[in-house]
Parts: sequence; C-alpha cells; structure tokens
Amino acid sequence: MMNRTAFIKFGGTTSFLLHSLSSFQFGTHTASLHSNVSSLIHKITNLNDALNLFDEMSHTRPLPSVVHFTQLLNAVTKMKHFSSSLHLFNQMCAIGVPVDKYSMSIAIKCCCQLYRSKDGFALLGCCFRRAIPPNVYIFNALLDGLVLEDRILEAEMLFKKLIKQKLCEPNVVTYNTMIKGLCKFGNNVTALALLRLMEQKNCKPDIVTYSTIIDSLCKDKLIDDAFKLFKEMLFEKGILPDVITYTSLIRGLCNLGRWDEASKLLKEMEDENISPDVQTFTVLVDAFCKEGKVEEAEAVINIMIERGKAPDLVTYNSLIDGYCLRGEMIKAKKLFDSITLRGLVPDVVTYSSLLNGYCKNLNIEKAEQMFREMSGKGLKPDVVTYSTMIQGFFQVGRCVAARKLFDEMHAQGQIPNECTYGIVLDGLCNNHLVEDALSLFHLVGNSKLNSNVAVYNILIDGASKNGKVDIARVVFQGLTDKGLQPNVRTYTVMISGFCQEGLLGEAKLLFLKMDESGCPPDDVTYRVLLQGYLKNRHYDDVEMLLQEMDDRGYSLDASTLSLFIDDIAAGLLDRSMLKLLGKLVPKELLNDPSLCDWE
DNA sequence: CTAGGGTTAG
Repeated sequence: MMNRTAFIKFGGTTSFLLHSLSSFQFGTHTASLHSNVSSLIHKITNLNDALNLFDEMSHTRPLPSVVHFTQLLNAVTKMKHFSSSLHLFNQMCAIGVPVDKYSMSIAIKCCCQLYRSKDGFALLGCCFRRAIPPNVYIFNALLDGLVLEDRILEAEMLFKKLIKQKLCEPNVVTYNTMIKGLCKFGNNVTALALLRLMEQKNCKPDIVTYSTIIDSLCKDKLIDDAFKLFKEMLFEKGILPDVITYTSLIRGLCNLGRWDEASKLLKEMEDENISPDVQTFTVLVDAFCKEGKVEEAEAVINIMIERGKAPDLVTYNSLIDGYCLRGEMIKAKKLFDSITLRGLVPDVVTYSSLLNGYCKNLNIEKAEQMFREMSGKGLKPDVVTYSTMIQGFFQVGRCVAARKLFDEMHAQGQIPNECTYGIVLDGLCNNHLVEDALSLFHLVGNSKLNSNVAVYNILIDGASKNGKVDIARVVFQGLTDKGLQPNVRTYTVMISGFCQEGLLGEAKLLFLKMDESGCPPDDVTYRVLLQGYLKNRHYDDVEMLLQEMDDRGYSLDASTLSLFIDDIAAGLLDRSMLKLLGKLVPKELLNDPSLCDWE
C-alpha cells in the first residue's frame, strides 16, 4: 500500500489530485473532502491516484462514508486491479469502515476474477456473520468465479441451490452466467434448455443470453442452429443484434470458409449502423490468416487503420501466425519487432506464435532463441509454449532435448495437457521410439489422458509406420475393450497399417465394418484402401470402390490418381476405367498439366 | 456505491 510519501515521489501525473487534496492535507478543510470525494473518484484514471486518494481518505476524521470508499473500490475494480482492490477492502475493514453489501459484492467479485473463488466463498461466510444478507449480485459473482475456474459441476450445484433453498431469486444475469458456463463446456443443449426455462419462469432472455448461445453454436460449427436462434431473437423476441452478436456469426461463417455470407453479414451490420470494432476486424484477420490469405488480412488491417480502429496485440498475433503458416518468417519477425514501435508489448502468445513459426519451418535454433528471450523479458512460457517447443525438438529428431524440456515444464508447474501428451506420443513414434511411446501410454494408464481417441490414433499410426502392425492391432483392440468409439481416422490409420503390410484381407474386413458400425468411410479411407490395393497389385475390388466413391460424391487426390495412371500406362489396369476416374478428378486438379496426357 | 455475452498460440 502506497503511503503519502510515496505519493509525493510519484508526483507529476497526479497533480490534479494533489491540488484538489491540498485543501485538507493539513486537516483544516475536511468538510470540503466529503463533498468533493465523489468528483475526485470520477476523475481517477490510474491506480496510483486511487491508492493515494484512499490513503488520504483513511486519514481523514471523521472517516468518509462507506459509500465513498465503495465508489473508490469500484473505480479500482473497473481498472481490473483486482488484487489492489481487495487490499483496499481489507484496509477498509481494518480501519473500521462498516462494510455493506455493495463493498462486499465488489470484494467477492475481485476474489473470483483472481481465480480465488475459495476466498470469495469465505467472504460469503463473513456476510452471514456480519448480518449482511447476500444478494443476487454476490451470488452472480460467485457463480461467475466457478465458471471462470472451469468448476462447472460446482457452478451447477450453486445455481440449483440458489433456487431450491431460495437463497436469492436468480435474475437474467444469473441465468446468463450459468449458460456461459454450460457453453464453455460445449453443452449447447442444456444451455438452450436453460433459455427455455427462463421463458417459463418469466425471466426474459436478453441479447446476452442469445449472443452467448449463438457464439457457442458458431464455435461448434453449428451455423444453421446459430442463425435459427438469431432469427428467433430478432423476429420472435424483437431483440436487435449488436456488434458482439454479429461478430460471433461472422466468425462462424469465416471458420467454415463461407466468405461470401460473412461479407454479406458484415454489410448487413453496417447497414444497421452497427460499426465493426477491433474485435470484429481481428476475427476477419485471423480467419484470413488461417486460410493462408495473408494479403486479405493485411487489407483488413489497412481498413481498420483508415477507420481509426487501431489493431491491437491480438490482431498482430494473428497476422504473425499467418506469415508463419506461409513460411514467411522474415515478415513474421519484422512484424514482431515492429510491435513495440506501435506501443504494444509482445506477450506470451506473440512469442509462442513466432516460436511456433520457427519450429514449423524447422529453424529450431531461432525457436530456442525466442524461448530464452521471452524468459529474459519476464514472460513465463505456458503449456502451449512448452508443447510447441517440444514438438519442434521432436521434428528435428532432438528427442533428448524434448524430454528435458518436458521435465522442465513439470518443474515450472506447467501441467501437460491432452495436446502435449499427443505431441510427445507422436514425437516418440516418428523418431522410431514406439516402445517408449507405449511405455508412456501404459504409465498414464487409466487416467483421463488415455480416454481420448486421438491418443489411440497416434499410437496405431505410429506403430504401423514403424512396421509394427501387430502392436497397432493390439492398441486398436484395447480401444474397443475400453468402450471407446473408434472414429473415421482410427479406422483409416488401422486400414493403412494393414495395407502397408500387405494384409489386404484384414484391411477390407475393417473397411466393411465401418458402415456397420455407423462410422462410414470418408474420402481419405477410400484413397488409403485404393492405394493399398494398387501397390499390392490387387485389382479385384478397385472398380467397385471407385463406383462407391462416385456414389458418395467423393473425389481422388493427386497421388492416388497418379498411381492409377501409372498402372494404366503399364497395362496393369484396363483403359475402360478412365471414364470412371475422370468423374473422380477434383475440380482443382482439372487443369493440372501432369494429368493432361491421358486420353 | 455492486453483476453478464464476442478476438490470438499447440
């Protein structure tokens, strides 16, 4: 806590306060403080001013009222200085300001926003002891805290308890917070059910309710459902969408590559006089970059600047990623270096993006350099940074370095997640260390990490590629034994493994099982099986498979197609198959010169 | 004097 001396030292930026406060610094005009305090609080723009004003207030006798202290507390909280705000709250208690439900609710909110909902609940206990009946604001803050910490079951329990024990009447914010939690865990169905419950209970869903669910549907690529809800909101409830609603929908469309509709929606929102903001533009930049359309992303940034919406760190992080994806590392680094010139400070994501770019482009030394540099700047590498770097080491065959970093990650308190685990298993397999991957897999045993099909897909693929199809078969069996459902990819990698070993009978059997199991083969499965057949000169089922592909609307890829052409040229396959093959050539390959000379 | 929804990295 800063004292008065420190305040003087900081000087300069707070001169208006000094001036305003000078009237009572010598204890002569305390009355003027009380009348001025609200206006002083409104002028607060930084933490130092707030802390010093608090200091002044706490030395004033009689003490300013709890309302004034709470106003100040609120100002600090709005600046997101949650721990300072909590500190001030504690000071208030210590100097005997009688805290009320308002200050309590702010303090609880601060605990929760700091991922310390446990302390929030402790304060709830204080409410009861001090005969401050907790209100809906307090419970909403606690509910939000649980959601923030991903403690969704406890959030649901609290929500139900509020209603059952009539602790408070849940309002639209309570519902919205619970819905946000459900959406965060991908439970759109229950979120929607809660929206319906609101209607029943006469607690009108509002734009936040709708936007939250619409956003979640978009994230799950359920864009049609999202628009259905959007129309319901607009036409049945008469709620007008705002910039947030539009941004979610635009992102949903962009992520599905439906650019035309996205730009139509962008135009629609501008027609409604809703201006896209920095986040809307950033969504566009990010989507373009992910598609490799960096020029379009740059154009969006230029539009932003023209319109006076300064791109922020997130915008630039996305663009860095876009350059990295295209292997344009010089541009990526140049942008990285220019971020500081724009008055922005690179964060963990910025560093991780560039580091990822260097890894993906196999410049591991530069990646390591970024890794060291960020630590030097006081930025702590997080799970993503570590995972990226570990993957980079594996990609260049530096398995020992990968292992060392994995251990360091543990030591630094960064817990590997599913993705890290997958990277390690994949890395080991790709470096011919299938046995090590299996040992790790068995070591992990029955934990949650091993209940993900992706893990099995990696091991089956890895074992097969190392010529250990027997191990792959055992892992595949283990997956079903565990009650997990293989997905298309699982079947496909297993079939690919069988084909590699010339076990076409087993491949075919598994292929046939897919439809039976309600997991129909996709175009990749067909290509894998066809390649297996062709490479093994097994032509019996080929024509039938091609016909099925045509029926299902699938197409061939360039490499499978060239195998066919080679076999036809060698007279191994009949030219009559060309007609069928012609139907399976994807549009983008039609102008490929290497495929022009057949027929 | 107190509350809620949208953007980035593996």
